[in-house]
Amino acid sequence: MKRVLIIEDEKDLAELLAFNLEKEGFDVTCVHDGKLGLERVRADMPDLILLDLMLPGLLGTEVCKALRKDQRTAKIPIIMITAKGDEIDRVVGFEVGADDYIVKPFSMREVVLRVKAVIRRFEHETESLQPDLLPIGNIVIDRQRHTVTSAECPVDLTSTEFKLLLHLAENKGYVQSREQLLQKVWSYNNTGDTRTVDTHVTRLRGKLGSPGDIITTVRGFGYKVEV
Amino acid sequence: MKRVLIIEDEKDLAELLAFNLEKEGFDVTCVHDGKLGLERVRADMPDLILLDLMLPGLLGTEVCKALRKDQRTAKIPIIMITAKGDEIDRVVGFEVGADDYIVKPFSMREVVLRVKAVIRRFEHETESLQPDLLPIGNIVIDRQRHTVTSAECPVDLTSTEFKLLLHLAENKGYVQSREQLLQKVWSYNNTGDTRTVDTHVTRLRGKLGSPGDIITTVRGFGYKVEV
DNA sequence: TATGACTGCAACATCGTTGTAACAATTGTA
DNA sequence: TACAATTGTTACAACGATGTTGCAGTCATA
Repeated sequence: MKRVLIIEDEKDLAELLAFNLEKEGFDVTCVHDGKLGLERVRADMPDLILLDLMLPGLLGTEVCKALRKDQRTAKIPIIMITAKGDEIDRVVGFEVGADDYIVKPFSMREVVLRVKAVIRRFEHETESLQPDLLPIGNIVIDRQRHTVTSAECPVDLTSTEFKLLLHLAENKGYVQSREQLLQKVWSYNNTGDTRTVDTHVTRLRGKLGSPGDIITTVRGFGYKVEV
Repeated sequence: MKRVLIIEDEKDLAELLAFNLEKEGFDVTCVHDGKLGLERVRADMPDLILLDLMLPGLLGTEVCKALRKDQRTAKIPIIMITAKGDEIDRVVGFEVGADDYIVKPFSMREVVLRVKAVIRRFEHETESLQPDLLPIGNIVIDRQRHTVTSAECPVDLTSTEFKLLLHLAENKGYVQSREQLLQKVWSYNNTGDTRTVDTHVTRLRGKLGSPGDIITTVRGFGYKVEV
C-alpha cells in the first residue's frame, strides 16, 4: 500500500483529497503547515507528496527545494498544487524540482489519476531498468543502448565492432569462420578480403582490454567467444 | 494510422486477417513465429498485437508474458486468438495478461470490431494516465501544455521538434533508427529522406542549448537520449 | 494578398570509420 | 632448425555517415 503525504493549509481541501485517495487504497496523512510538513516527510518517508504552492510560514517552493537538497528525500516524487498557471515553468524547472503539477480548480478524478501515474513512473525508474543485457565474461552488451562495458568500464565501439562483438557473443562457444562473419556482420554475399575480419578483431580486443581475451582464435577456422 | 502486428503461424489465416484489417485502414504486419514476433514488436512498437495462442517454438502465452515483463512493451494491447474456450480464464487473467480474446471460429467482422474497441479503450487509458511532466536530464517536457524548458529556460519548439524530442525522451536509453523516427514522429510508412531526421535533430540541439547534448548520435544506427 | 513560420530537401564541410596492404609475430610441420 | 602457413599489428587513403546551412515550397494568419 502506497503512502501519500498531503501538505495543504486549506483543511477542507486536504480532507477531501485524503478521502478520495483513501478510497483508492492509498494510506494518507495530512499536514497543514510547511515546516511541520518537512518534519513529517523525514519521519514518515512517504511514497508521494502532494504539496500546495501557497503555504503559510514556509512557501511550497521552499519545502520542495529543501526536500530536494536532502539526499534521503530527494527522490520522493512531488506533485505541486498551484492556483496560477504562470508559476508552472519555475515550479517544474530545476530550480524547484516538482515532478508534476495540478492547477486549481481540479477534479478529484484528475488528482487520483495523476497520483497513480506519477507513482507508476517512479516505480519503473527505480526498478532495475535493464531488459536486454547480454553479459559475457567480464563484458556486458546492451542491445538497446548500443553500449558495451568491459570490466565495468564503458567502451566506445564503432558500429562494425559492435555488430561483430554482438554476433560472436550471441553464438558463444561456436566457432565462426571468417566467411560466416563477413556474411552475418558485413552482409557481404560475395567473399571480400577475409583478412578484414582479423583487423576488426584486433581493434575490438584492443578496446576491450584484458576481458577481450574471451575472443579466441581458432587457428585454421575462425574466431569464437569462450568463457 | 494505427499499426497492428499479427503473430499467427497459419499463413492463410494471417493474410485473411491482414486483408480485412487493411481494408479498415490499419497498417498491418504479419509474423509467423513467436520468437520473431517478439523481436518485431520491439522493433516496430505496434499499437496492437493479434496473437495466436498456439504457436510453434514459443507459445503465445509465453510471448504475452515476455511482452508484459518489458516496460516498453507492457502497455501494448494484446488480443489473443484461441481455439479452446476453457483456456480463457488463464489467458486474460493475471498470469498471462492478454487484454481481450477471440475464439475460433470467428468472423472477420468480429475481429475488426474487437480490434477497434480495444484500441479505443487504450487510447483513453494512456492519455489520462500519463503524467504531464517528463523531466529528462536538465530538460522538462510538458505534454499537456506542449512546452519545454531547458535549464529552467522556456524553449520555443515547433511541433515537429516537440514530437521528436518527446519520442526520444519517452524511449530514453533506446536507440531509435532514422526509419523508426520517421515512422513514429513523421508517420511516414516507407518513403522519405532519412536525412530529414538529421536536420531536425540539429535544430533541436541548437534550440535546447547545452542540455541538448543528451540527444546523442549512435553512428550507424540512429539517435538516442541518454542521461 | 502579403508576411512569416515551418518543413523537407539538397549541397557542402567535416570527421570518424573502414578496408586494404604491408610488415611483424606466431604456430605448425618436416 | 628452417620453412610455410596463418594470424597479429599498424598505417593510411578513400569512403561514408553525420553536422550544418541555405533555399524553395507550403501553410496559416493578419
